Amino acid sequence: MNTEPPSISESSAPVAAELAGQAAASSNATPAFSPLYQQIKVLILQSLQSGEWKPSAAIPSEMDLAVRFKVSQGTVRKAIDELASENLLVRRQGKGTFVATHAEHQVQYRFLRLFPDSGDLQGEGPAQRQIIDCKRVRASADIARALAIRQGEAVLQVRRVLSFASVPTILEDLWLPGAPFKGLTADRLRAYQGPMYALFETEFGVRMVRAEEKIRAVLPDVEQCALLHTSAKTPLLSVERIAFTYNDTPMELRRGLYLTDTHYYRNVLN
Amino acid sequence: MNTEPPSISESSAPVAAELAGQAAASSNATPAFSPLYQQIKVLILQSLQSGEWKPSAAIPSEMDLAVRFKVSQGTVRKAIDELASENLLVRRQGKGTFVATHAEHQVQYRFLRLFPDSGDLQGEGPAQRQIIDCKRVRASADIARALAIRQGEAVLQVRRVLSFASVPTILEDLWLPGAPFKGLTADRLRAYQGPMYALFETEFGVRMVRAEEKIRAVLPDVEQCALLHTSAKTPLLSVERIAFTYNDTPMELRRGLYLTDTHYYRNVLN
DNA sequence: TAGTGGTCTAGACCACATA
DNA sequence: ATGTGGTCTAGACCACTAC
Repeated sequence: MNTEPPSISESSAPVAAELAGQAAASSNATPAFSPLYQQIKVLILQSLQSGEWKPSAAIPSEMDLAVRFKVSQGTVRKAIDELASENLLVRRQGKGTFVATHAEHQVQYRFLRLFPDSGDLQGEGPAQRQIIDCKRVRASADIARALAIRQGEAVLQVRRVLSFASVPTILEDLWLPGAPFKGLTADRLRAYQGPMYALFETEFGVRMVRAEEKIRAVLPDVEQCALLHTSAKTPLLSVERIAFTYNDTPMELRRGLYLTDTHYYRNVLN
Repeated sequence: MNTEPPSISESSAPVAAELAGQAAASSNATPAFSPLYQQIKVLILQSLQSGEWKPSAAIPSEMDLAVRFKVSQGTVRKAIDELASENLLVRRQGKGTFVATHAEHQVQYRFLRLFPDSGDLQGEGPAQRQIIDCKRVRASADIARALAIRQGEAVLQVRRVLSFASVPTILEDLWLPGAPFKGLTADRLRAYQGPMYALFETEFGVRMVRAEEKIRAVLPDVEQCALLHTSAKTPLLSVERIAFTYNDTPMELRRGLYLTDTHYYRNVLN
């Protein structure tokens, strides 16, 4: 059997039809060996990035992709497996494989780790969201560094308060790069029902894929106190988040203050 | 081909040699269908739990396990893949598959998420560890609940301070169930060099596999202030951790106070 | 040279969803 | 009935490590 050998970088070059080279060196040279399924993964990633497959839409079946990339179904499968484990794709048995989105009810507020002490009404997300401000400013040095742009470039700055059961609990300041989010206004934020990251997807084509947070304990200043209806002596969680889209490109800096008297930040360690 | 059909719950019943039943119902009945590799995973888990394979030791090769469990190598592979992704096993190409441990330098302090602001000397773990106290007490209501034992049962209570560059940064109180940790003393803790979870493995055969943390911002009391050389006005991160061994059995409750003026708690969101 | 994990294929069959 | 993802097998070959 195996009339056509499965060599990775040889003969009819399965993947080359769409992507050149990659590990196109010779056979057993050291510089960069990339298994086939990793190359397929990159190709799928590019289609996601380019918008060929939009959020919540189905991507082609494993068999179709196998034909398209000229590899076996099992190889496509392994590539999709990894993308699914990274929450970029969602598999649904019998239905297909879909582009992940922040808008689905199951995974809404995927990046929000604050939960109420009384576990009853959990994970539903904040009951009220109040946009305080949304303005265009120039990036300071630290904002620019976080967003990987140049100091002084235009960014959008948003401030909002999230409440649980009418109790202000989270005060957030956001900075977004000006170009991709051109046209975002306070009114548009207020009008949209649902998670902000879902709005970013549908209105601006920006999918947040991964985020990193730095957490500290701090005391609020007077302005923050007023917005959160708390005192200057109440310690708060400071949560600084950088959210990334494809290719590890930072697209949002978010500084949050969390009241943790009735809620806690949850983390699981593996 | 395929002289022997790969039916999951039929004929020669591959796995039944070691584990009976599981999904031993009929063919297409609804109650509990478990794929073969999941059953293999359970079997491997049992061998880990029973101590048949000890931390840092190699487990049998995929081929050997395939023969032992009477399944194909690919099925064993998928079971091991999942266990590796859960950090219970570590694969090393060309060498074998090994039981994970907290003692290896790479993954030491796997559960510690505090990092210095200056990323230079990162992830090396605390420079100094000072055992303040280690005593036998009776479990209060909340301690008992966390450890899934009865109120009033014997537990060990440990208090210690971790310092980075001679600066006290973490104050921790630990509670351990009395029975599994019988014989643990302050001197023994002091004598051991290396992570505490490594000591638990080698001296008491308790492997911590997973943990959950609840994080809040708090102000310290006077005693805590003294131990951390800080003031009552300095907010601290309160980190309450429950660590689990196999079968989701809680084996440690830990309450930590982190100074976050020169360090931050890092979390990645996917 | 031998043994281990890692990749890739081809084909069969099962579980699930939909028409 | 059809198509999708999910499981399982068998076999070939590659990459890495050790002896």
